[in-house]
Amino acid sequence: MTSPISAAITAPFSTATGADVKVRFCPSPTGLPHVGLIRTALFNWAYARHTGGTFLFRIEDTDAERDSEESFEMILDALGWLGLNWDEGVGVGGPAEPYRQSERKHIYEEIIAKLKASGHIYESYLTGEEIDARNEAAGRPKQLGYDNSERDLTEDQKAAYRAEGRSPALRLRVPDVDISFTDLVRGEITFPTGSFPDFVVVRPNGQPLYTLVNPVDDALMGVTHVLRGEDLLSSTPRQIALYNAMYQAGITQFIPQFGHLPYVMGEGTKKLSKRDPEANLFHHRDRGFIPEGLLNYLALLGWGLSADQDIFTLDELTAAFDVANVNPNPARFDQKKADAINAAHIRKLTAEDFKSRLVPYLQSAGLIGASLTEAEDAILTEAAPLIQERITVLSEAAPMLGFLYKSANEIVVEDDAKAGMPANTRQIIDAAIVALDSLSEADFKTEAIQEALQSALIDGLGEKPRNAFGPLRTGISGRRISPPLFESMQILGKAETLTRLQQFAEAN
RNA sequence: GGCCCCAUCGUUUAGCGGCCUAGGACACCGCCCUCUCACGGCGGCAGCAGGGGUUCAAAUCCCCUUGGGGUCACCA
Repeated sequence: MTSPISAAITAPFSTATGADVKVRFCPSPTGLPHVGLIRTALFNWAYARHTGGTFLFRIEDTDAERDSEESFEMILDALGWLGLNWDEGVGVGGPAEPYRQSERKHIYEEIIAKLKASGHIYESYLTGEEIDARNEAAGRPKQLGYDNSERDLTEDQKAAYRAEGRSPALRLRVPDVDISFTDLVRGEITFPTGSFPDFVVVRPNGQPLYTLVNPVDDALMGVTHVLRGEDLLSSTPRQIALYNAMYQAGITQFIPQFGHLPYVMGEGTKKLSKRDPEANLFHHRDRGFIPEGLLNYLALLGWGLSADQDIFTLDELTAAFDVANVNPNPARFDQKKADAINAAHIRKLTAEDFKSRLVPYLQSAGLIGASLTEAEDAILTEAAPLIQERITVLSEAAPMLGFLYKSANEIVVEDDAKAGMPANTRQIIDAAIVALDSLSEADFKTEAIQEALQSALIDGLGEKPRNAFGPLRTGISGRRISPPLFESMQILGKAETLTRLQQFAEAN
């Protein structure tokens, strides 16, 4: 059976480098943004910024059943929050508009017509059941799928099918050759001929499938490097076959280069599932990851800046990033490591920046109102630096700072704080009250407070610091763990501090 | 099952034939600092899946085994 078209892969792969590089991020708007998806966006973005090339953003919304506008908005939200900006595509436009596949139907129709005219795609009338039956009759394993038996249907045969009321799906004629490519992260990969059959690219109702539109858009938009998840690795030879068809039909000039990024694993040997809370990008934002920290950790999912530095900035990332250095091993999402990375970035923030990032978390915890009052702001200015190196995610600020925003009667002593009280708590508190009361309102500052308490409790009562200050800490905060004590007292002020200590003394 | 990918401390990663008695980070365990908790500092625990080759020399190259994962749709 001779085919009218070349049986070989004749299209060249892209050789683009530097500013000629064009990468893309093309999610389907289904569900919540997955950290693996965003990692993919990050690597594409970083590669574009590193090379000086173009980062394109396209939406693959050809599946009306599953796609949602809400999901689309969340993707925009995620990219915006992280600062992953794009040079071409949805919202910013470009030479290949539109950038949402749902708006490109007429373009696909044109391409389909060309590929049909060139003989690269052909009509297929067999139903799934019929294909199974043919395989069974021929003793051919069912798993092999379609047997390419309609490649050379005559016009009469087609007419006969149509007379039965059938509409044809369209399949790509896959060259009967081994298909090889050099994966940017995995090296040379070859799929032997016969690894997959001629596949459907257009439904009988005329609706084009992902198998067609993804490569078609990449070709039409001039994408030179396809960096995507490992799950698409085995569909790559199919796509190469399609690019080759488009090349032979004069639609495109090259096949992009491919790089398949490692999976993001959860616990054990399982892919991080959509059900796992840490798979949801917004889960991390809600906990109080800052973009710098999350981006840094996401980059570590398959890549590293250097052997001995795993805390880095976005600038350092883009300066160094190269797909060639991406690790092919599956990466495991390690929440503890991620938290540690985030904590390191939080510590690097300026005091002012850190403070402002805290606000939304204190608001959602109900500690402060929608608009920051002057008093609330003043407290935060003093208190934020006290916790900057004590938290790993911003949401931890609320429980730590809560006592500063509550009134004395709202302070509830936590159980584990009660349990650790020394026997002479009352004595310690009373002595502290006397010592603090001797300070003037104006002198009620960290250093003076410390001196007064030191001399009254450590020197005076002969208490160990640990024993002396623990009850005071609990007295003013209700907790066993708090920001530094003397600073906290200064923020509360003399009157409030004494009120709380008196209240606590009476309770003991 | 066919095809494809992957394999270094608990986790992640460095290592691209000799700098390796295998380095870092996170986690964990000590100690120091210290008003709690952190931060910071110091120290410790712990790994090349197994077997064959190639080579003067292998964690590094090749093959096999084992293990894990993916994919084989008229989803994306």
